Amino acid sequence: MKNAIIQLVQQALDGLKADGSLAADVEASINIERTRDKQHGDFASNIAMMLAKSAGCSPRELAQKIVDKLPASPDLVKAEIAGPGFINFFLAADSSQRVIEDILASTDNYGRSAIGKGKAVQVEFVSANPTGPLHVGHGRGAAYGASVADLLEAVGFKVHREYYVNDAGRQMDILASSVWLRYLELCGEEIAFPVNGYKGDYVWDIAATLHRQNGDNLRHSHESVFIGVPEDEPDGGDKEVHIDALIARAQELLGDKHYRQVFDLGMETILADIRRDLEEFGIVYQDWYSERSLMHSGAVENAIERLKMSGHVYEDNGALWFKSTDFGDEKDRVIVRDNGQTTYFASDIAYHAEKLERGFDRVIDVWGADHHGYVPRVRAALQALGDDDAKLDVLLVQFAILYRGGEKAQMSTRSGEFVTLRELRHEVGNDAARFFYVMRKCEQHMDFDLDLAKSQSSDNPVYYIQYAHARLCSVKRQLLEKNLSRDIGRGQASLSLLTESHEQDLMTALAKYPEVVEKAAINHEPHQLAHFLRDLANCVHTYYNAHVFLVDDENLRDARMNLVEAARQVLANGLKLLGVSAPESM
RNA sequence: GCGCCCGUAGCUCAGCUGGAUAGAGCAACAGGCUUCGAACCUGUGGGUCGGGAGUUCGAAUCUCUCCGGGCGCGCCA
Repeated sequence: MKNAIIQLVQQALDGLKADGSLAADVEASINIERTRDKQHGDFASNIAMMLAKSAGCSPRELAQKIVDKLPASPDLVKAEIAGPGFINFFLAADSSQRVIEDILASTDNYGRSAIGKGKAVQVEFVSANPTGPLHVGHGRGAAYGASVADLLEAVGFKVHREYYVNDAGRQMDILASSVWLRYLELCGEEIAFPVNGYKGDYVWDIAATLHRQNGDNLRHSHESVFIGVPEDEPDGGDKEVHIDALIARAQELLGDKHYRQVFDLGMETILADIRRDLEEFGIVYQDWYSERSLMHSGAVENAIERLKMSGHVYEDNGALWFKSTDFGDEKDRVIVRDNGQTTYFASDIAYHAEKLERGFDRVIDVWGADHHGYVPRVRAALQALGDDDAKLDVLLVQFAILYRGGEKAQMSTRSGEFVTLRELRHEVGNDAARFFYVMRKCEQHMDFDLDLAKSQSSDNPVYYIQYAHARLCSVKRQLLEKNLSRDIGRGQASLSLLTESHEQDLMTALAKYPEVVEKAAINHEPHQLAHFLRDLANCVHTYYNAHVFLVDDENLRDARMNLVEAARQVLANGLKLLGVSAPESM
């Protein structure tokens, strides 16, 4: 409908150019917006104010000329000039009724479009280190990334969801050592557990599995484990140095094969847990991409070689540096350490280069906001490699700050003191969690009051929307129970009976849905859809309270039932895109 | 110190990329079930859009500058 009006205005402008009222070289992008106030009609344009200067007359005068040249259209009842020079368009009633027909014909597909057709987009999100279960902070990235991906799919993109598994770094070695030390404790050794180790209960669980599988075969005396290991922090040492030495001892004492066994058990157990967690949250990935595989395939080496060839690499202090300052980064970055190991950044360069090589038209990274300083160096690397970094979108999700009992709750995977995503899901339910996370735009800091979310979850607007859906389903059930007939065709033929203002409002809202989906997808803003659904539910509830649907007049009843079904369908479609269920009763 | 994000009603947040009288939800107050589900609806009160300057027909929105809060600035990942 919007496009139809743009066409009409364009024709009017062409007409003005033809009779010389407007210079032929005036180019304007015609902006048609939905009005906020019904008194201003259904759509409005500011085109006259935009072009007044170049037309050499006042905005209102120009607006009048445009209106005079406007071709007749069955959709349009009138166009009037208002305020400083707005042109307000009033739609014919039957043009708004047409949306019901649309929705009933398209069902699940209503709101989907093809603007992304033929384009492939990759969305990488969560990608938390597999060193422990996901916590509530990860939940926001999960819910947000999933909704962005689903929205993009809805508007026609071919979407590839991916989880980047950091299975090669030092953190994983710390996990492996933590597991082994707990295992030794289970064997009966007395271990002074390192401050920097992972202390969560899940580490005990993995250690228990390890013990079940191996008995005491991987046991070494606690004396031998700590030979040559410097003091831990509480004893006046450095906790980082301490844990690194412990890792080295673990590797020495266990040997490659057994160390690997401990390492893999820890990683695979946690990864499987994360995968199950996310699946239960309604999130399924097309790919779990291993950092280690990049190293083994030579992709990292290859990327470093390509960087060297680009001339933006130099050696200093025994390390290899990427001169990212050539591309606007604050400082240069190490890609190969003086001990010969490549850095995480080196892997990430290879990973991003590889993403683009896979042929995606767009690559989206969803990161926690604490990684924002990382963006310039990744872009720098892509530019140095000659890749098009404009294809990369990095979406930064601000932290969800947790409050418990009115106080900020601390989160730390190391200490094991955190609320897991799973705990949250079980407390407030998947639907409320998915919706709550996505209600705010991602760059907004989010206060997550755990007590409120847990104890008073009925305050969550998700129930308001779901209730609207359930109510409409209930009406359909009532129709059957009362043995009333329903004829969809008769309803379609009677849509002109839907003259109540509540009905008009509802139809207008329904017609807006495809625009909302499109905008939410393109701007990566699922919160727009969340807010729309709340408004739509409001229209439904208001209508429900003001009018009885199951009236005796079967023409009116069928018309209303068609509207009811259309509204139900749109609520269901929208909730689905946010990963929230649309219950038929609750 | 430098960089990114944020500041809108008592609280939590929208505000459609510069438009018309700044909006919702909680909270407060006053009403509405014998009728399709009251997890709902109707109404009332509540604002220096952090402060100041600039850009123009027009600014919560864009620019600058202060103030306040969050995060980041490793040969960690």
